[in-house]
Amino acid sequence: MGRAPCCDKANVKKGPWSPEEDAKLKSYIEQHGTGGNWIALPQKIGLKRCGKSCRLRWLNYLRPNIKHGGFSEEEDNIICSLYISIGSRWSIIAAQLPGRTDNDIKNYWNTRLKKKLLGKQRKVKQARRNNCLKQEMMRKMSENSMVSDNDNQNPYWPELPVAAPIPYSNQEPRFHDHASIRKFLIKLGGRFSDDNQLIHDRMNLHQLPVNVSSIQPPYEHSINVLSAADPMDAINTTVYDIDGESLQMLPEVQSSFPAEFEEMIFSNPQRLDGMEFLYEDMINNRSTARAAGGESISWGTGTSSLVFPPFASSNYEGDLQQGMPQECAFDDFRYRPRAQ
DNA sequence: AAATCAGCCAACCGCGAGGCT
DNA sequence: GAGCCTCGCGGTTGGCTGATT
Repeated sequence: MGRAPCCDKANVKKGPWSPEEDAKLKSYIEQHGTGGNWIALPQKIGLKRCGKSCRLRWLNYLRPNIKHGGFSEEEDNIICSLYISIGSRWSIIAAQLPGRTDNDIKNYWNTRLKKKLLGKQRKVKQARRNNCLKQEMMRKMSENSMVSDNDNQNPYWPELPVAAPIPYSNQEPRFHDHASIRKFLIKLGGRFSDDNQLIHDRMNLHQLPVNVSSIQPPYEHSINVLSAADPMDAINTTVYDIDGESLQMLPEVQSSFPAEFEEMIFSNPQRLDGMEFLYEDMINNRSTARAAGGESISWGTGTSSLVFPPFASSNYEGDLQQGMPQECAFDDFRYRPRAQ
């Protein structure tokens, strides 16, 4: 048995709204508000519309200060960065863009931004393919004349030059201080705990200190990434420690990351103009791992959902045990979703 | 000029969450 | 605690419009 319809489908009008309907709805809400009940609203006004339809019309079109079209470059970047971070949680993304509705952003993403980014990726892939072919030819030529060396391990993945970290301050004006980052992460679905030790105990966590010397001012706070000691615990939880406060990314947030963009980012993030700050760290770690001889890196494959990849190094755990922190550049609070 | 295609966007639909009784 | 109701969200659809053939 299906769910009962929210209204009498036979007696409600569907399709585009007429100016008269708009005027009725707008003037009523401006005078009386919604009354806290959208379902009852259309009857009060005398509109033959579903309450949900009225709500949608108001929120997406009639509400004051709504902006339509004409997305700026900055808005593009914010949308892309948030999408890559949290996936298709349009209401959260819309909350970052005053005057924009979730529906608007969703449409904009589906019709333009996605194509724009994927189009770039295609070009990048093509260029990389050509580049790899060239390098492969060179390698084979040199193999003929001399004994080969370590390069054999990564014939198809020439080591990418590691780009210098890009300071946040130049890229993302919203994240200008500790408070704004914290606020932002909470918005994305994380939660802070007042008792950091509690989380350690409860989740049996190790602490992975981050080299704060690489953090550009004003991001001079100590950022720690905590990961489950035993990946098989299936905790699938990422915890950040910011100046003694813990932030936990919820599993459902982690899992919302779209696979297509994961590979896209790893392909060559430098080409996604203006968004480098999002994934510099990820790409650095992956290229490092490849250079270290990892044929196929799967640092998120359903075991641990670290923010940073576990550096794909067999020494990773050993270093932790010996109290020798792995250094990594703190570029952002990006979390990595579970592999599907 | 007509047909077809592609892009865009408003609106619909179903579901989950949360509040209320 | 169960059931009902409403809200809010994200995915999807369908129609309009401009471009292309």
